[in-house]
Amino acid sequence: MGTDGTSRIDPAIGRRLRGLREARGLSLSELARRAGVGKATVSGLEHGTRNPTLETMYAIAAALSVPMSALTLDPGAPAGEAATVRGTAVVSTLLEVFREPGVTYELFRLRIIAGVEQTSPAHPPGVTEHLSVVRGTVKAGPADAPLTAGPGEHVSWASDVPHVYAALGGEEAHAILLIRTPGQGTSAGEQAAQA
Amino acid sequence: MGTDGTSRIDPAIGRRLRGLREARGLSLSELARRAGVGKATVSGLEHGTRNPTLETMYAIAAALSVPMSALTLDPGAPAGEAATVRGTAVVSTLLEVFREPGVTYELFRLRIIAGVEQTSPAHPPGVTEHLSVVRGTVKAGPADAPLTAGPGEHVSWASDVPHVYAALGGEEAHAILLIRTPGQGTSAGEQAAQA
DNA sequence: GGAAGTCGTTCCGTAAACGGAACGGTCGTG
DNA sequence: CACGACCGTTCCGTTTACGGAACGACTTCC
Repeated sequence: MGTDGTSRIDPAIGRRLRGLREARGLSLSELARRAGVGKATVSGLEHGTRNPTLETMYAIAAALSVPMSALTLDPGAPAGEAATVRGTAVVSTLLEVFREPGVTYELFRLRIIAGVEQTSPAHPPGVTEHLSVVRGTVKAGPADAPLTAGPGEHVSWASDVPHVYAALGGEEAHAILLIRTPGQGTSAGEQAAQA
Repeated sequence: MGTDGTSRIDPAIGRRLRGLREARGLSLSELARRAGVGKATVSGLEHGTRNPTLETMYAIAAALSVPMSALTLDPGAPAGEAATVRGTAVVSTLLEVFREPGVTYELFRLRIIAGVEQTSPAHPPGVTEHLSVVRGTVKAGPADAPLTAGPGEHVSWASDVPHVYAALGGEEAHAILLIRTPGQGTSAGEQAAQA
């Protein structure tokens, strides 16, 4: 930023914004009107050609009735990475971490590329994984007995054995993964890196 | 903003920023250097006299190793709610929205107050809810046949009938709720407001 | 098929966020 | 008690995000 003239912002924000707007059936003009900002601002934002101010982001998030973090991703990442992790077939993004006295939960969004099967090594005993399929068909679970789930279905398994993730049907799959780790040992994020 | 010349941003952001910076024993100059922004920018921000861009906020949050939401508070847009919705027993925060051609998924974080049971009216046919318990024990599902789940367990139900949410055992419960809405009708956010 | 409405994009002048430099104040140090 | 190092603030020229207006494309209605 600053001195070189180029200042683009993460284009994912623009895609997010457009997705949320269209999910609510709002036109760009209508959203701009409700948020009290110019159409040029919304348009530029969706195209990733503007670097919005906080005030603008607040106004738009409020008009969409979402927290600002739904637009900025903002997955709590210190250095900017650690947010999204790429495996051979799975791209996982950390959404939230819940820490309870004896348990840690981590919530990931998974994108599973079609045609490849990804194997993850065993986690420590007691770790369980819960997967909700959002799009496509997913085969996941213990390597020797994986389960299959379509949109809106769940798969759960104890992940103290090697397990796999794959998208079936030649279509990229989309899922929410909740990892439950007893104790307060190392973050499951490390493990999810290979997940 | 816009045309009237005054543009102040919430002074709480400045206080948060100064607090986080001092908690880390960083001088204003040092923070500015690490974040790669001007001292004038940090100073103005702490005094609430600037309306920062997202890029600036990212840089500073990264230098402090905190998620941006730690600076912006963000728990609900200007109006105070909108992002977080409060029912009689349930406080729900929208985490993500996934839109597929024929279906919309919305992911919520739920806090369920102990001792009260909240009833939600029927959603349109085809809507299903999937709940993962993170903390406490939750009774949820169709009003005439609710199910019970503890940490790490799931409950799913078709929500085209009245349904309930309650925390058992006198302890506040914590859960992740995924709502699947077929078609591209109105946002499930409206419905979740009473959920 | 013209008028009126809405859509999303682009152009443009203005307001303001930006980084760098200059400033005064405070602290150790020789 | 000069001197330097650092602090946080203020000033300033440049860059750019802003909203309004104009635009072409598309629908709908008469």
